[in-house]
Amino acid sequence: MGEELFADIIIDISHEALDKVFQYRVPFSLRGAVTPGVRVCVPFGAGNREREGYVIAVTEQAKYDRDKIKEILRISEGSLTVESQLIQVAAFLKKRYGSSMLQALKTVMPVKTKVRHRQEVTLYLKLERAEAEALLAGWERKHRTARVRFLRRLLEKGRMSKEEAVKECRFPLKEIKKLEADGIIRMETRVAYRNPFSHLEKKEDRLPLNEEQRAAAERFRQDYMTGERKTYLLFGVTGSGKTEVYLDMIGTVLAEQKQAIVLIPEISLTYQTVRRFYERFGDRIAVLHSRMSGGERSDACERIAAGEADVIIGARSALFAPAKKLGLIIIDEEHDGAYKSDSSPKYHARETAIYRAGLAGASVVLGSATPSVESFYRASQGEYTLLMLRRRAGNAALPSVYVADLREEFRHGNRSVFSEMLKEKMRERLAAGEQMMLFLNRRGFAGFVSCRSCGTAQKCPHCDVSMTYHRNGRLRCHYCGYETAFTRQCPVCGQPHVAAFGLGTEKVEAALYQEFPGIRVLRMDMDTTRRKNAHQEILAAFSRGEADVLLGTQMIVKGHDYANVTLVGILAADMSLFSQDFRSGERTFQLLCQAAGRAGRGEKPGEVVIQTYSPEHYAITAAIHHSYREFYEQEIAFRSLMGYPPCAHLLVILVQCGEESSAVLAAMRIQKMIEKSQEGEQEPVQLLNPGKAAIAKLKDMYRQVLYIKHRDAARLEELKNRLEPVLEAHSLFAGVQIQFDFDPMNLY
DNA sequence: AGCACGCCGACT
DNA sequence: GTCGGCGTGCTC
Repeated sequence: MGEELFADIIIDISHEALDKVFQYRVPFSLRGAVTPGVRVCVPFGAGNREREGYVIAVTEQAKYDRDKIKEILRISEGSLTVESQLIQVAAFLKKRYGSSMLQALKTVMPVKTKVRHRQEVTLYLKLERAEAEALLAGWERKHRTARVRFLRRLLEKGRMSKEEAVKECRFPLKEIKKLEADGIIRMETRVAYRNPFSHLEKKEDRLPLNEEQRAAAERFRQDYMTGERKTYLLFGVTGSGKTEVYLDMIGTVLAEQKQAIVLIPEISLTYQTVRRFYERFGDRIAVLHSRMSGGERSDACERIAAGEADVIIGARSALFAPAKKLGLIIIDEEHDGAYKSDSSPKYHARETAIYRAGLAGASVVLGSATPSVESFYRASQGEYTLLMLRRRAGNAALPSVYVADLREEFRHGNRSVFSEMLKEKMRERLAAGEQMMLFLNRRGFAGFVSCRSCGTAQKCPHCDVSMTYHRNGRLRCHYCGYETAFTRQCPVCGQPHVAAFGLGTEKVEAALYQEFPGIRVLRMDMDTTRRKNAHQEILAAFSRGEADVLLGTQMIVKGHDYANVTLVGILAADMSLFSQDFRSGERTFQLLCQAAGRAGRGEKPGEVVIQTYSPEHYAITAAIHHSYREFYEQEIAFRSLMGYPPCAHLLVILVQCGEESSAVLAAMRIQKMIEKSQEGEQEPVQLLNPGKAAIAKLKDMYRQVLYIKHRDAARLEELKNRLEPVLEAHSLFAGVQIQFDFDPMNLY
């Protein structure tokens, strides 16, 4: 421990020009106290003026000339700031999921650029025009070029923003202040927050909670008031009114002058959802989502930081909202895959929320009708506190679920997309003027394209993926967006037999018109929702009764209530069961339950038809019985047997390179390093040989993947931490991209 | 942001 | 020469 310690420090968070990392020596007396997130005082610049900064990392290596490195003066006094908390979260992301500290910081504190524009300062001329012109002539004689340039422009335009003066006119702030003091110009500061919901009204009347809801909310309140901070799993069947419980819990926290963050999967972050919160909390809410402009986003962040907004609603990244007095984090639909980031650091919002809550002294509530196997496992281990809602609000009955065995249908000569049972039930609904939803459990929209003569499937030239066919006569790559024209001529054998295969929403739509002439269909998929508000418009049209059928992919199943929908058809329930992914059963079960939950939300009872080739699979039978337990018992047995999360943990190392041989070599080297590190270990990690990823090439990068398994997550983390510095330093890995992923949501 | 340094025209 | 304002670049 005789080594010197150095700290990486960011000086002033608010300035882009200083958005750089500086290194300082850690004095011996401050060892141990200087950790990521700590606010410190340092000498800065030529005059060694004291400035505040945040420690983002502590290392033993000096990255600069050793004798140019100054020493940290002291640790700043005062309360823990949000910035400090968020830097600690970034350090957690780096350590837990593997990424550079810079990447981690960027995820946690985005857009610090241009943030201050909201506080617009405008400059006006205070003198009469004649006076100003006389002054200008005087300065011209004295060759005060900067002043001349500034005053000319101001005379021309009448006013100027401070930004413009400093940046475009290169007129320093000091001079502006001097001119103001001399009574030549006038400064006006204006603060304006945009409120995108100002037209909505806060409602005072509330739905009374039923007994179960009240019990859950009360349990939370009791714990919160006695200072207990826990993680709760709110397990409520579809339609049991989880949102009402959330609202009550938020109320509890707000009454204690604390703030709450509510996470919602991006796709269900709609106007309707936000409205429910607005009606309860009025303009105390702030919304954060990816489609916001930079200005709107920074407005929202300012309001949160200033404590003017205390209910923050947003998608995954809202987890990093600058709430100073955080009391509660709610994760709605906690099983949703969108809570796992798909870019490095590949963090999971659930784990990260629990970490942040720990720092802030806040509680966490995870809500779902079909909890992730992970969360239910933790709840049954007593790690999370389970809160149950078993009844649908208003005691609406659960829909009746029927199975159509597609193998039988095929045997009886039915080649249509729809089973006899589904057709009959659809006819009934059409006659009764009721609505239905048809759900195609399939990623993508059209089939892949192949030659019937030689069997060649057309692939994207940049990715190892089949191209998909679109009605507009073009082929598109799902992964990189590459497009090309569709031709009947096969590029390999030259025969004109290329055709599109597979079942897509477009095909189903065509089949609907054929089977039910005159039927009104709204199709919702990646194609029809490309436009900005298309999503909302389609759903609104459907709820106005402008169509008999809403046909779509995953996106139609998320939490929309339509009283007139009495039939839900799931066209191919086992599409997702066939993948190799260990989560495929879980995903299928969740999708079926959610889709089924769309039926019978109103007064009329609902029916569900599940079409499948494997009616005996437990994910499907459990969905038919509305039994999470039935599904969970089987699934956890499977995971335990196979050593999959949550019973054991997986670390994925993804190696990417434009050169295939470099990627292979690097992956093999990593394998050797891991094997070596495990020599003599009591319980070594299980290592699968490196190999091509399922998508072996993506955007011209060749992908190799290693899977590493161990019962104890800490062992994998330790392994990753040991590997990381070697990968950074070794020249073999230069030009090779290496990403880590813990307990992945999708296999590679 | 603040400060130093180098540059350039103006003035003693 | 050298003074003062201006522009540029650096700060561990």
